[in-house]
Amino acid sequence: MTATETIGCVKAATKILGDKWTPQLLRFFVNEESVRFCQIQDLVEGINPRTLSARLDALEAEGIIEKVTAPEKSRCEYRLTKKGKELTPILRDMQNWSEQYA
Amino acid sequence: MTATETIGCVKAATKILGDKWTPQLLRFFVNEESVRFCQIQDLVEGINPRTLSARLDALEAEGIIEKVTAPEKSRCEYRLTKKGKELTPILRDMQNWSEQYA
DNA sequence: CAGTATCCGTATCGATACTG
DNA sequence: CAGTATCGATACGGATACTG
Repeated sequence: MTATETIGCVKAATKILGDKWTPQLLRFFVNEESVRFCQIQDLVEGINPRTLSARLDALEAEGIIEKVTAPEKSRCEYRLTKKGKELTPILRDMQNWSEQYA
Repeated sequence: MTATETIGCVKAATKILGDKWTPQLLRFFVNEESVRFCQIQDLVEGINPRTLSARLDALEAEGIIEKVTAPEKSRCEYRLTKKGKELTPILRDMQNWSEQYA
């Protein structure tokens, strides 16, 4: 935690977390274990379906979430992959910092 | 680190780290203790002075770095504030994740 | 419910040239 | 050295309406 330790390449995480909405979205995944499209629309104020869809697609393409479709129920869920779950420490740190300097 | 712990608001950190280049820039601050403009230009491939200047201004406005000018030397340095140093855990986690999933 | 299609404004960023 | 000025491309995201 000292400021002098080496910090190296940070790009992969930046590519994901730099997108607008994505950190907010991910915090729901961390809490909920599985999430539905309309659920996010209700919980995340201001996001529109076009953007939400784009974020979900990007996260899926990166292997951070996976889509679980149950066709007979005409609904689907998204849930974190292992790779996605390992973003949790970053999110937690971002939360801590944000609360401290709100 | 369990996926079920509560993650709350993450916006303040997102506002900073969501800007293109900023995480890359910050990693130099974490290592170097004090940094000069031209130093960053040399080290960060592809950034142009306009953008670098904008990032530095934003970081200064947020109280994450401070500018130390030595007029008689016609050069200045930037260094992390306490608030800025406390971004280190986030950057470190981002590095770990990025390396693991490069 | 879970998206897609379309359209469009703007914010962001790059390139380049120039300055105190 | 440490920036600013200008200009222009485009990527990004918002609003809205529509669909399997």
